[in-house]
Amino acid sequence: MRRHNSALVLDAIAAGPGSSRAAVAARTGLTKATVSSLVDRMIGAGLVVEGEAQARPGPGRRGTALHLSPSGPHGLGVEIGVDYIATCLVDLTGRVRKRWLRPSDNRASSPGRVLAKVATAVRTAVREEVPIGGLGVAVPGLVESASGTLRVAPNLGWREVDVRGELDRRIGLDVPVLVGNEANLAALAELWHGDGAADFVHVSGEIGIGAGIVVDAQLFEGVSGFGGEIGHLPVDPRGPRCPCGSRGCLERLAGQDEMVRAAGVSGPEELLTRLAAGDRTALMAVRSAAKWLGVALSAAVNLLDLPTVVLGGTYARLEPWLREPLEAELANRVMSAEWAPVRVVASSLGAEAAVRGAAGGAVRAILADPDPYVASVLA
Amino acid sequence: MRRHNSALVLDAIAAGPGSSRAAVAARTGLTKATVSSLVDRMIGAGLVVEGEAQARPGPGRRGTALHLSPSGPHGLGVEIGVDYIATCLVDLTGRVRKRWLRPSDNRASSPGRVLAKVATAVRTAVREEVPIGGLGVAVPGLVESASGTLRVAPNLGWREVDVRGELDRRIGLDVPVLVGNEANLAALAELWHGDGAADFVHVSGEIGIGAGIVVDAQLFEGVSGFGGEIGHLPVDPRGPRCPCGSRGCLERLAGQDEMVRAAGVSGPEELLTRLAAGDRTALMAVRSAAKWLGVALSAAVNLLDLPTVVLGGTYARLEPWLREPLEAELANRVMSAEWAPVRVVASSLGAEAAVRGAAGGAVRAILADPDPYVASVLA
DNA sequence: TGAGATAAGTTTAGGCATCAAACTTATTGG
DNA sequence: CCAATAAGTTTGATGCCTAAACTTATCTCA
Repeated sequence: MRRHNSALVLDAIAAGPGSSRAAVAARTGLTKATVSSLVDRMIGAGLVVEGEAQARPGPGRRGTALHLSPSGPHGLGVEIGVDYIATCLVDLTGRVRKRWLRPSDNRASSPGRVLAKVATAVRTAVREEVPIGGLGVAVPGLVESASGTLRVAPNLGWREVDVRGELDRRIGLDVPVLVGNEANLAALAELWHGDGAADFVHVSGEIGIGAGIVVDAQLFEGVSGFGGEIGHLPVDPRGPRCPCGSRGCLERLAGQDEMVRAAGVSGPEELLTRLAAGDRTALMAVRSAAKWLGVALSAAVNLLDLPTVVLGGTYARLEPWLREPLEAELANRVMSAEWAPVRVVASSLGAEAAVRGAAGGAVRAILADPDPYVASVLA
Repeated sequence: MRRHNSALVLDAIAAGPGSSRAAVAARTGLTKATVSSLVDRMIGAGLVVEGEAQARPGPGRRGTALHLSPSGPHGLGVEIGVDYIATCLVDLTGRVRKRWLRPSDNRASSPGRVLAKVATAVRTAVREEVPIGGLGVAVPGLVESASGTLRVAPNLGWREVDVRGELDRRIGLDVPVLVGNEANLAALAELWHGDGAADFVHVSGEIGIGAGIVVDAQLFEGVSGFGGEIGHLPVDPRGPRCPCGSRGCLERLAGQDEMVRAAGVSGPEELLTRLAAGDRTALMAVRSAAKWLGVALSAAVNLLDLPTVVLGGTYARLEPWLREPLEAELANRVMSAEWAPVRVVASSLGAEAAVRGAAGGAVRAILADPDPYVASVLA
C-alpha cells in the first residue's frame, strides 16, 4: 500500500518539479495528510528536498516546492563499446554530474580484462563522493536482463559472460547492478530525455545496428530479450553474406562499416566532412544505407504501428542526409503513412544515449519503487 | 489492497482448480486468515464454490476444494462476421454453455440494422436464465477499445460506429461491454484455451486476414490498436492493387477470396474437398498463399522474436496443406530459425475462436479484478 | 493596518485490511 | 483412544489511509 503510494507520489514530483504537497495530493488523488507523511519520509531518506515557497496568484498560504534531491542517490552508467568504455554519473533528475570516456580496444581483449577496466572506471567514479544508488551497464549484445548475463555479443566476440556476477565480485559496491542491451538502454534514454514521444523505434548505428522499441512509454523487450533486434533482419534476400550466417542483413547493408566502405573514406569523421562538402560517392553511400534502413524500419512500423523513428548513434549526426531518402522509403512502404506520416527525428543524445540510459536505468529503479530504498536508508 | 489481493486469490483458484484455502495461501504468499476472509467474500458473491474435501496422503484435516462457480456470472460473446452473427455463452471457467450461429449478410446492411440483429441475439441469450457478467463483441475491423468505437471495417464497409453506445442503447442490460478486433480476440481465446503457449502470432484467414500478437501472455495491441494488423503488410511491392489503396497487400495475395479464386472453386468448402482429392490447381493456390503468408509472418517473428505461429480461422482447416510451405518460408527468412525453429500449429478453436475470445474477455475482466464485482453483488 | 477570505500543511481520531498466533476442527496411524 | 498433523477460524495488534478539524501563511480590501 505505502509502497505503491510512495511510487505514485515520487512520480508526481518527478513529473512536475516544484509542485507543492497539495498539488501532489490533487494529482495523485491521495489526501494531503497521506502525501505529507510520505513526502516527509522521502525527505528523510534524501530522495526529495524542499525548495522556495512559490508565488501564487490570489490569497492563501504559498506551497513549498518539492524537488527530487540533486544530492540523493546517483546512477552510475557504464557502456562497454567496441572500442571505448564510457562512464557517467547522473542524479535523480537525470542531470549528468560527470562523465568519462576512455578508448579501449575491447574486441582484442578477453571479457575478464575488459571487466577489470570497467571495475577501475567504477572505482574512479565512486571517488566523486556522491552516494551511488545503482549501477547500469550497457553492452552491445544480447542480454538476459533478469540474471544480468550477456548471452552473445558478436561485435565483441563474447559469449555467455556473467556481467553482473563478475562486477559484483570485482567491485565492493553493494548496489543493484542492471545489465542491458546498448540499443535498448539508448532508447530508454531517449524516452526520458527526448521530445516526449512515448512510442517510437530508436535505431542506433554503431559498428552494429541495434534498435530499441518503446511502446506506451515502455521498453518492448520481446520474448527472450531478442525483441527489436533489427540488425540482422534480412532486407535483401540476394544480398551479401553476413558473419551471422544469413544473407543481406540490414547491418551488412546499412551499418557504419558499409557506409564508410562504400564512400571510400577512412571513418565516420571523414564521411561527415565529405558529406558536408557534397561529395557524390559519400552521398550515394548514405542514400543507399537509408534505403535499406527504410525497408527494415517499415516492417517494424507497420507491425507495431509506431508513429516515430528516432535516429541515434552515428545515424544522429547523419540525419540531414538520411532523413529525406528514409522518409521517402517509409512513406512508400508504411501502410498508414498517407493518413499519418511517420516522423523521423534525430536523437538529442546521439552517441551518448546508451551510457545515459544505463545510468538512468539504475536510478529509475529507485524512482519506480522508492519504498525499499527509503526503508533501507531509514533503518 | 483488498482489490489487489482478491485478484491474486481468484487467479490462484483459476490456475489450480480444487486448491484448498491453505494451498492458495501458500501460493499467493498471503496468510490463511486473509485468504479465508477473501474467499468467503467471493463465495458470498457467487464467484467461487466449495467442492468435496480432498483426500490427502498423511494425517491432518483435509482441505475443502475451491472452484470457480459454474453458476457465477457468464460472459456473452457476439461476433459480427461478414456473413454471419455468432453468439456464445461461457461460464467463469471458460466452458461453453450454449452457442448460436445465424447467417446474415452484414455487408449489405447498415450498421444500425446489423446492431439491431445483435441486440436480438443478445436478448435470446439472456433468456437462458444465467447471470450475465459482461458482453463481448468481436468485429472485423479497427477498434478503439477504450471507447468501444469501431473506426473502420473495410470488409463490412463501416466507418466510425459507436458499437458500445449503440448496444447500450438497444439492450437494457447493465453490464460492461467490451468491443474488440476479431483477430485480437481470437488470439486471446487461443491463449486461454490453446496448448499453453504464451508467446505467438495468431493469424486468422477469413474474408480479411487478421493477426493477434500475444507476448508474455498479454495481447499486444500496439499504439492505436492498429498493432499486428498484418493483412495490409505490403508483401509484394509489384503485386496487384488492393482496395485499401496500396499494392500487393498480404490480404490480397493470401486471403480466402484469392485462394478460392486461384483454385477456381466456389468457396472454402469446395476448396477443402478439392485439396483432399489432390487437385493440382487447388494445391498450387494454397501453396502460393502459404508463401506470401510466410513473408509477412517472418517479419513479425523476427521483430518480436516469437517462437510460435498459430493458424486460425479458415487457415486452421487448411493447416495440413499450409504448414509445410509456410514452415519452409519461415525457416528461410527467420534469422534465429536454425537455432530455434518456428513452430507452426493449427488453432484448436478454428473459426470459433473470435466468439470465444469475446465471451471470455467479458468474464476475464471480472476474474482479473473481482473486487468491484464482488462489492456490487454484496451491496 | 487589521479583519476576512483563502489555501497549504499538520494533527487527531477512526476505519479497514492484513498478519501473527492461538485456537478449533478434522483426519490418520499406532 | 490418544498423539500427531494439518485445515480453517477467531482474536488482538499493527500499519496505512481518510476525513475533518485545526494551525499557519498570505492576499485583499476597507
